[in-house]
Amino acid sequence: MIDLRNLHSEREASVNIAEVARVTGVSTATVSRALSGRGSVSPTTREKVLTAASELGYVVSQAASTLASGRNRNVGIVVPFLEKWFFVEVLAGAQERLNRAGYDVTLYNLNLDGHGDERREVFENFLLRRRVDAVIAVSLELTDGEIARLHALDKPLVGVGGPITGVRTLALDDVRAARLATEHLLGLGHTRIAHIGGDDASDVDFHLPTKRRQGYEEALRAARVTPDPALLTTADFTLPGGYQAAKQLLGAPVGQRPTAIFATSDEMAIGAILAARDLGLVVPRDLSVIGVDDHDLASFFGLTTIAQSPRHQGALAAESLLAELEPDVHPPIDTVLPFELIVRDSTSRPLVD
Amino acid sequence: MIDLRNLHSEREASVNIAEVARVTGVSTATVSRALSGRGSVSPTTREKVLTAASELGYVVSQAASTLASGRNRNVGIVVPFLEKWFFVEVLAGAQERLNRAGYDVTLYNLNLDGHGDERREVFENFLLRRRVDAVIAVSLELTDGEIARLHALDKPLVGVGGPITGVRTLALDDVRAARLATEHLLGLGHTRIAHIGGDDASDVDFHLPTKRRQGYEEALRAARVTPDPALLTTADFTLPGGYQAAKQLLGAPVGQRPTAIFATSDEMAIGAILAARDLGLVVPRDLSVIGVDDHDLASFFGLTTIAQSPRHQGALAAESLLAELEPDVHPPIDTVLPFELIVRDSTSRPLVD
DNA sequence: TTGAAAGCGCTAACAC
DNA sequence: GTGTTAGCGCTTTCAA
Repeated sequence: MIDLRNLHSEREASVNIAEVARVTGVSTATVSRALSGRGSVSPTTREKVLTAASELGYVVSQAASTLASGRNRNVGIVVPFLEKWFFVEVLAGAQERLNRAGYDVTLYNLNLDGHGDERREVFENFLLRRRVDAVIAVSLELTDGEIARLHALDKPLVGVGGPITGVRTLALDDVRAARLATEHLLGLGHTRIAHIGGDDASDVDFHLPTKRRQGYEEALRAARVTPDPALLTTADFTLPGGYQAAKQLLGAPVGQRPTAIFATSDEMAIGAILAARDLGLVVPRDLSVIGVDDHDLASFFGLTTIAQSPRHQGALAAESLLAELEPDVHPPIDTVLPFELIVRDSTSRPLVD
Repeated sequence: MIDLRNLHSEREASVNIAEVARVTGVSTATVSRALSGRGSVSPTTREKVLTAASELGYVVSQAASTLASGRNRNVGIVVPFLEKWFFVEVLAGAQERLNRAGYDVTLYNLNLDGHGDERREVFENFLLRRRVDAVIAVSLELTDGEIARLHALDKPLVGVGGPITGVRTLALDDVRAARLATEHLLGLGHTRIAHIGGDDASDVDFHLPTKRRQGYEEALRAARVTPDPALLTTADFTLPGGYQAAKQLLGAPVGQRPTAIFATSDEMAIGAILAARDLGLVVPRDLSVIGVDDHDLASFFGLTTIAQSPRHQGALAAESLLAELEPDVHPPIDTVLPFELIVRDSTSRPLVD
């Protein structure tokens, strides 16, 4: 096998700091300072270094830099699995902010969805290789052992999507968001309002199902409507799951049948809309439907929903970590996660009362 | 701020190889050999080292190991954006295989979907920090400059989802897959078969739209059916896009209206099914629909489709890279990407001919 | 503002 | 099979 390296005049990949120093006529220490911005360098020297580095195609060796400084410029993002709109959005939001700050993102996928279970492996090996400066845990309930391991690393850790004991977390106020959704329906005049919550298996999401049901019930009681257990169902957060649950609810005889459904995710809400159609019901005339998320497909289906921008949540998590890692980044001022009622075509006054 | 480190008896994160060597009573070289499996160590010594390392909670410092060996145990995966089922599936498949082999995965998102454009940044900075041992490029057409930069790094590179000039690539045989889809419809007796292809903006996907249209036309011609330009539309691979395109096609007067639609992605095919419903057409009685992907939602909508497991494609890409990086991993024997017709409820014989 | 030099923690020749 | 040792390429005191 021919060694291609000697055929190239440009051996960019292996230009090192000494080379830049030699060309510029300064020491490696000065090059390092000029390039990293840490320590003072005269404007002239800095300029010369920058030019030389760029001409030589010099890029710092991350490994050497890390070994010497202890900084990785890399953040680990841990997700329970990837096949969900919410996780991917959070990931994209965090990734974008981190990349912009010059940080790499290493993705750890626990694969809790049946494709495997890399949980132990990730916490006991991968994260401990000190390849990351900080960790973002998305919609995960960590065990005490896992938290201890991360603490031992002495790295900042922030959760998105639910409270981790003793860890700073960004999470929607699920109770209030659910109350808002329910109040929207109540305000339109509905009283037979069904709820499709999350099932037990969705506990990766921190009892989020429980909290949203709680918000739903609070809103009903505040409006002097007694929650009817027959109007409570659960599903797995997916569209087919919502479809099934809705079919069940809508199969009840008229009079007992709900005039509105509040589903705890947009995918389930869309399932409910499709179920209604298949039963010959017209949305919103015969049935109002509201979801939570503002999923990609929500507007296509005309779904009224509570928007919660997970992308923004990811960016916010990144921002707050960067504030700890970079001297010149300030912690985000507003750390309250916004949510917002978006009224589309799937909700209206009930036909009959 | 109190330094917590002294409060912990276990300073796991900072145990180094020298410590393990001291406890075991051997040299650091032997510890390194025992732990990495490179070079020979007596079974007894190995056992002792493993025990000590585990008891001390020793985990190798990736940076030091990389600096000394040149190996990162890390693979970069570059995606055009994340908001697409296909990309996420490929990512998940590759990630799982790589993690299993002890490799980390660093995700580079070019954000070509309007949320930004990190392309230059990624290729000119991130990838050149030599943090990765290899690169997987998903559905990307790389420029010569980009390829050159990666070549200069002297790292294995494999593409998934389309041919990159001069680079090994895993890609579906799009022409044949499209032909199979069209032949299914022809076989059922359809002749007025419309096609919803990908639009120009989808060129991130390597002229995949063109190839699939080609397969469609080949199949028609082979069956002595003249392709009708009026039956050709394009959309953006999304559900709403497919819906719009289908509405357009189905708006034609009976007789000119297609009896079947072949959409180049399942999401568009689902959009077509919904469009048909909204027009009062019954699928498959009045209209047959077939897609490509076997998307998560395909079975819910009863969609007949050409399955192309992107998860498997990701795993295969990972496997072939590992074969180059690890002495004991063999290149995958079968590198032909399988695709398969899955017949569900969205296709049947045409009502009239 | 700049340079010299001591590591950072590990791996891989090489010697035994 | 194991130990010695010279780096890997950078950052960061410390001195000038």
